Amino acid sequence: MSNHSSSVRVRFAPSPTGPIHLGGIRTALYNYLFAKKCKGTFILRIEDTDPNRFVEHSETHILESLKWCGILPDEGVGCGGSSGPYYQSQRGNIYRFYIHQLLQNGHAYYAFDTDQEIDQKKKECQDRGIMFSYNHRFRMELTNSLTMTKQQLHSKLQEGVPYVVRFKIRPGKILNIRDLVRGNIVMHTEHLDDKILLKSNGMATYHLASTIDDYLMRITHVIRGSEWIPSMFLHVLLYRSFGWISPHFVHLPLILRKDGKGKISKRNLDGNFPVFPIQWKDLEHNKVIPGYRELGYFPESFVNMLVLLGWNPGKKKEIFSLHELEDMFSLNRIKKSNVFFDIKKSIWFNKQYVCKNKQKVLFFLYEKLTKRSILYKKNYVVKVIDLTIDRIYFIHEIWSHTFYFFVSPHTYDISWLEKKDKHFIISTLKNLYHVLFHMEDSLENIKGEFYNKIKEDKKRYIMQMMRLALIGCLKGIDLITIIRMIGKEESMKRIQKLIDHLNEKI
RNA sequence: GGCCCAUUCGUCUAUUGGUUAGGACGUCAGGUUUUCAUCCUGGAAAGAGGGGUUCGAUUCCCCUAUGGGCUGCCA
Repeated sequence: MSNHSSSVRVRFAPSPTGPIHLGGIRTALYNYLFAKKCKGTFILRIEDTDPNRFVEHSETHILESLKWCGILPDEGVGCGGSSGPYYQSQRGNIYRFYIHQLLQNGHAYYAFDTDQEIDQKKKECQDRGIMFSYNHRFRMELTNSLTMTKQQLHSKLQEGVPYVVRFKIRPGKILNIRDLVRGNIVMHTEHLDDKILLKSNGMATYHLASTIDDYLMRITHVIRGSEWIPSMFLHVLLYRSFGWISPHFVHLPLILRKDGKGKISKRNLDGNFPVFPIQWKDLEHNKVIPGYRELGYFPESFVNMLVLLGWNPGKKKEIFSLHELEDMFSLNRIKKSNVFFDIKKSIWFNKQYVCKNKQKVLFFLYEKLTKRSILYKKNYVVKVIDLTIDRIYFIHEIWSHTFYFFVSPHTYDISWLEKKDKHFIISTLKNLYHVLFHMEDSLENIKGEFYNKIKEDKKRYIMQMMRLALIGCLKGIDLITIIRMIGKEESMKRIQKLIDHLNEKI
C-alpha cells in the first residue's frame, strides 16, 4: 500500500476550447513518457471550467489526436478510474466545498466590484502613473468583504448581488519554489494579485479547480508548459492554505513560431508550419485545416520529431520508437530554453520511417494499381519498391516515382530537345529501336551490347533520349534497370510512341 | 510599465571548470548514378556583450542586451 501512495501520478489536462496543437501533444507526451518510465499512472482530465470558451468537437479532436499518436491514458476521460469525475464541469460541488473552507479561515474573501468599478480604478491608477492590480495595495479601497461589516456582507449576499471569491495573498513573504528542470524560482508575494477563485457564475476558475483536482487525484508531478510559471506561486499558496503538500513542478520550454511572433497557439493558425496533429474542421470559417496525419506523416515520425523538441537522451541516436522512449525518458534531460520547430527536419524524420515501413508503401502502391485497373505481379511490385523507396519522403509520393514501371508516359518533357534537329532525333530513336529489336529477349548482355552500338561521343545525349521515351522526363532510376524491368517489347513500344508523338509535332 | 524565465552553428542539440566545442537537419563542394533523387566523402557554420570568481571559464556570480512568458470572472 505504501508503495502505491508514493507511485508517480501525472496528468494531461487540456481544455476543450479548440483543436489541440503540437505543443499540447508534446506536453501530453512528456507526461505519458514520464509515467511509463516510472511505472506510474497517466491521467487525462478535461478542464472545461469556462463554458463561454467551449468549442464543439474540440474534445474529440484532442482525444483522437492523442490516440493517433499512441499516447493513451491509464485513467481519466475515456477510460475511467476511481478519482473521477474527470470533467471539471462535473466537480462543482467539490470546488464549492473547498472554497467554503478558504472563506472560513480567511484565505479568501468575497468581492462585489463591477467591471465598471474596476475599470474606473484602473483609470485612476493610470492617471497617477501606476499599474492597478487587485492586490494587498488596493483591496481595502474596493468593494469586498474585507471592507464591509458582517451585516453589510450578509445583506449583500441575501440580496443576491453577484460576487466573485478572491484569494487573499499576504505580502511580505518570499517564495522559493523548486522546479525540477529549472531549479529554484524566487518570488516576493507582494508581486502577486488576489486571483479570482470562484467566478460570479458560481464556477471555479482554472487555478482553484486544477489545484484541488491535482490534490484529490494524488498528482505527484505537474508537467506543463512554461507559460504556467507565473501561476505556480498562486498554486503553491493555494496548496498551503489548504494545508496540503504541493506536487513537484516541471515547466517545459515553449515551442515558438519561426516568424518570431511568440508561442504557437490554436488562435494563430497562420504560422509557417502545420500545428495540428490531425485535421481540424473549422466550422466558424467553414474550412478544413489538414494535420500531420493528412499531410502524410507517420504518427511514429511525428512523435519522434516532437519528443526531441526540448528533450534529448544525450546519445547520438535520433530515431526512437515510443516503446524505446518509454524506457529512456528522464525529466533531467529536458531543456530550459524555448525551441523553434524545423519543418525540414520533420520531413527528414518521416523519410526514416518510410524506409522502416516498406510494407505500408507496398500496400499503398498495390491499392494505387488496383484503383487504376493495372494488373501486376506482387514480386514485380516488391522489386519496384526496393528500387525506388529511398527517393520518397512520404508514402503518397510513391506513384510519381514508380508509374513508369507500369504504364507508358502520357506526356513528354521535350523542352530540352527543342533546339535540336528533329529529323536527327527521330533517326536516333529509330536506331535505338533497332538496337533493341536485335537483342535477345532476356536482355542478359544489354549493357555491353547497348553501349557498343551507340556512338561514343553522343552516348549521353542518346541515353537521355531513351529516358525520355521510357519515362517522359529526365528523371528516374538507372535506365538499364528500367529496360530490364519493363522488358524489350514494352521498351520498343515506348520508343515508337515517342517517335509518333514527335512526328505529329513536325 | 511590473514580475518571471531563458540565451552553444540558420534550426534541434552534446559538452554540468581543463574538448582542435561533438552530432543531426539544412546549406555548399566533390564522388557515385551516362538523368534526377538517394547514397558516400569533405567544407563553411556557434558559446549575445561586458564585468567578476578561478591557475583556468561555454560551464559559477553580477550587469546589460536580446528573445519569450505572465500581468483575464482564458486555460
